[in-house]
Amino acid sequence: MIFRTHMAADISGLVGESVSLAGWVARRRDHGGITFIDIRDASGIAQVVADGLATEDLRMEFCIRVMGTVRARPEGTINADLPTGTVEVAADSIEVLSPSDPLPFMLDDRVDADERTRLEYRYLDLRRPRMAANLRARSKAVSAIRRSLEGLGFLEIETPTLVRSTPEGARDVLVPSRLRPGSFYALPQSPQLFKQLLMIAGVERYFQIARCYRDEDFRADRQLEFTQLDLEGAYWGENEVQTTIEAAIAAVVQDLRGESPPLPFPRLTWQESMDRYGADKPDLRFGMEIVDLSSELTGTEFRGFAATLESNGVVRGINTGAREFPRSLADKLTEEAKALGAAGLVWMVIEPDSQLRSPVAKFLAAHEQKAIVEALAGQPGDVLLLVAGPWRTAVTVLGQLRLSLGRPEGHRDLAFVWVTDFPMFEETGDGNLTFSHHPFTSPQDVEVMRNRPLEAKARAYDVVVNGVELGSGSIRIHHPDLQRQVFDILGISAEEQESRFGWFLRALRYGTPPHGGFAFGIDRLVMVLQEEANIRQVIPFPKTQTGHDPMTMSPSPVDEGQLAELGIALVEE
RNA sequence: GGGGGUGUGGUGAAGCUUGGCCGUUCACGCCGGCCUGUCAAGCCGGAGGUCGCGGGUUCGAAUCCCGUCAUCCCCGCCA
Repeated sequence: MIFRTHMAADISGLVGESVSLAGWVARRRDHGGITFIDIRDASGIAQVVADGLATEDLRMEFCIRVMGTVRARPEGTINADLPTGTVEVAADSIEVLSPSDPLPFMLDDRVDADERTRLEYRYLDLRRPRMAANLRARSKAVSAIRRSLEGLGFLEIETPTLVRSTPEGARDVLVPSRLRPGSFYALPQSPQLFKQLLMIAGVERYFQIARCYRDEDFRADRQLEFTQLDLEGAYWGENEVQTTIEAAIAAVVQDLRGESPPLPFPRLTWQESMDRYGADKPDLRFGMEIVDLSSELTGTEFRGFAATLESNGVVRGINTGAREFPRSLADKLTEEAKALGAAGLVWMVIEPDSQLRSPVAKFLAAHEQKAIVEALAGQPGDVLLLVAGPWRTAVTVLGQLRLSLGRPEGHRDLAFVWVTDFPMFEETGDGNLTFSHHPFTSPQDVEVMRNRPLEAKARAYDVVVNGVELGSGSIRIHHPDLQRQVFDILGISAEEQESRFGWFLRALRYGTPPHGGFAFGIDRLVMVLQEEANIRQVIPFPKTQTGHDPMTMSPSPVDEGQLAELGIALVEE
């Protein structure tokens, strides 16, 4: 039996032909003698006219099959908002293939039901045109990636999803082993070591659309499991990696947006990015850059600034442009700055007569006020915000305020950027060092790393779009001795190095080619390109912020017997 | 671990600031009826809610307070 001869979206040119369509009742407009039914299938919507046919038992989202004849719509009834709006199907018969219960929510892009309910009935949510479009976009993105990389000679290779746990980095998702009770696999946080092993294995050009798992708290752009384009190449430097990633991203943007972004992407060093935007994932769609005011304020009488500058701190500011600046906004921004760790926030409004209105104006000399306004290119009406403090605090607080005040809604414009030259290490709270990328990243200068590790730069780079970190990569360490030195600096003892990474250090000893690579989040890229505010809109079956799936009710307790087989006993809370 | 927002018939919203006229209102859906050119069709009628849950304040709580659960956003965390 042939269910249908055509898709709903394809009937425009078929006037006079007999067709059979199958899909859902998206709308029914019953005029008594005549009824209009919008039938929706995966391709789109077509109007069916039932003249003299019984339609009382057709309800929302009933699955139906319509046989009839395509005809041009009468004069004056063309619907310009519908791609098939010039034609309609005059139905000879309408058959209910499958009725539907009353819906838990309207399948309408104009209203969003509560997200928990949408997840509980995700199969209905995904029928909504916007969600269906996101599924298609995702498929096209993956297809574009494969096409571009296969053209460049890459091999798509799968790596295990049951791997050895590594305590570094994110929390692992653990899987107990039945055959070795008391031992656990981890789900991969990324295929990092396996792709390096593939370089040692002679693959030279590897990629994978890889599912990754990180058991950390959720955010709008973070889920427990997510999908990355993971790739790696041998005999590669930064430029080769970045060019390849740019090609893959450009192919995706081309297929989803219909135009390619300008290549190459601009590049910022991590230092520049922090100094100018207060973030390592800068949103370059707007200016409002952070400006250093320390030299303008050298020798100032104002204690608040002078004390900071004497203790090696900085004073920096942003010009937020001309805006209304009621007391309530000043208070709100001050609160925000304090919550982010600033001692306070200094605001200044440039009055029409160019005088500064500010709580601290009376403490600042005239030449200092003038210098501040000039440094921030202030015009009458502009609101300036200043933060004094340690460099890192000052720039990150201003970076956050910059986003609060200037960030565009949505993601219509795209501003890709490479952020390069990340620090090799960061200090942890307890004074130890940790890696800022991952422990297999090559330093730019081995001598600097040994002697002044906190000043050492890594051969690591991120790609960012509109303030969203898409992914990161690096040139890897390919000498076992250097790898050991990095482990030493990270405070991993020789015994630990051997027990946890001995197998990998051994592999490095067999003629490892220099190599490097990258991984970026496909969910995030599609999210931005589809102008979605969170990653769940582009993941077919995501979880809530507490890792719960309201449809299948996972996670769930398991049988005593299952636990016993695994040698697991639960502890009462 | 912390901060903030939300929770009101199946769905979306208003009501909460300032307690009583409130299980009151609007739209969609659902049920019944009318209607031959609509496209979120229209008109008439109807059903449907322990106002997330628990406790407290009060003569009286959807509304105020405390706790708790769910969900969303953010900080921490996320190589």
